[in-house]
Amino acid sequence: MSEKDTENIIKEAARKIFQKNGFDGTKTRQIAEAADINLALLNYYFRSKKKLYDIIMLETIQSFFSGLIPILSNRQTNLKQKISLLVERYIDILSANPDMANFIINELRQNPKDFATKIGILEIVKNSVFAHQYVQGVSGGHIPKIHPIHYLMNLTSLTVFPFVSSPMISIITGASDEMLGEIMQERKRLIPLWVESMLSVQ
Amino acid sequence: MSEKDTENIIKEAARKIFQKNGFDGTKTRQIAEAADINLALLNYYFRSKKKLYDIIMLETIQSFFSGLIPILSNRQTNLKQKISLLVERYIDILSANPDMANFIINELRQNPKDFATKIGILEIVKNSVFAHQYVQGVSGGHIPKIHPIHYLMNLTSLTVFPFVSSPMISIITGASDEMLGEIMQERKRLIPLWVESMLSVQ
DNA sequence: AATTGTTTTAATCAATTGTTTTAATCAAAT
DNA sequence: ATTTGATTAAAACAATTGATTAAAACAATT
Repeated sequence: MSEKDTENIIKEAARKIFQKNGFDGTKTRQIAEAADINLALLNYYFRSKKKLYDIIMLETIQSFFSGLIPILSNRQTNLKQKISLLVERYIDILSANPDMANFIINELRQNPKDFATKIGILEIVKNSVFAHQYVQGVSGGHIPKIHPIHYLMNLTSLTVFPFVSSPMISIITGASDEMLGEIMQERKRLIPLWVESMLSVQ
Repeated sequence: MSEKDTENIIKEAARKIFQKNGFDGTKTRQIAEAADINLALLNYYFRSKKKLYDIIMLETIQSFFSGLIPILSNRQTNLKQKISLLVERYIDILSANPDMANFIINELRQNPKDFATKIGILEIVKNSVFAHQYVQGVSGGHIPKIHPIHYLMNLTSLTVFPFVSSPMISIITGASDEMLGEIMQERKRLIPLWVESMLSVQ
């Protein structure tokens, strides 16, 4: 009963602090204080800081990439619609979790191999209806022969980077958090149009 | 003589490790070993880890943003040319320093205020010929009334994010480092065309 | 030759930090 | 009423880590 509860309270506190400060920047006493539990209880539940971190990281990565498969493998939607759904989904996720992208990116830069095994993204993307439709678009002449890596980079860059760089954007433009939030919402509509228009350039 | 030399050897080692692992992820003994000097010497030169870190961070930020002013304030170039020069410059810088962008971004997320004071970017950008030309473009009808923040986000995203996310791109696409390097070079030409084409969308 | 600043060696300090332990308390279930 | 698992309190351990010290060696200058 209260077992599961406390476990989640600790995990919630750990998630926030880990996502904000990273593994090395997080102290176990800090987590215990934030969760308002005794330090001993943290180890009682999770054995060690590293094991707790691994759980948080895995769950974060899963919740970030989980929604990908249903969108990419949907046979009812075309390429254009899939792009819109992807952009909407990720702007929503990242708006609700401002440190999430940075957290995952930093982990990825430190442990790229661990990540690859954790998620079978390679297969997910390659075998998806999305990839199929993209290849068809290229052979059908609708998509130019720009390397697909550019396409992937552009889509992820336009969607994710504004969240990663938001403190810099804030400083340079002086925009408030609310203002930036509205801008992000606008981008749900704009990014699909932009990546579409970029395809006709080479 | 050997004074300046050793100082720079330590700084070089510190720069690499700090940029890769961050402040908390870096140990002074690690820097000393990498610089092949005694731990005592590190404190002899820089007094403390934090002071050394601050120097590295300041120099990194300066070298990253220093080239901005001459490009943005050049009266001989038009807006289009400035974009090309910016993109070229930053792809060159980031190609040579793969961890640089991530390093600055993480610092910015932790200490946004310190950053603002360190560099007068606000003034640099606002008073630049660039800003002037952008405003003229808007009033002249060449640039639509999309919020300029979008423009800033798009330019920085397309240019910087591929370097930040390169490990993920590697895993997903299976592309080699050389391949990604070539892709980045291609983007010097493509990004200016893309941001141009995006302006005609709304 | 003497001086001066640089560097090493080795040891140590004090604080932090992840983890463990022990005893006690509390709440719920049996 | 007793047992059981959850939780706290307090202390302590061992390892890490940033920083300091003292003495000696070294290199270049004067």
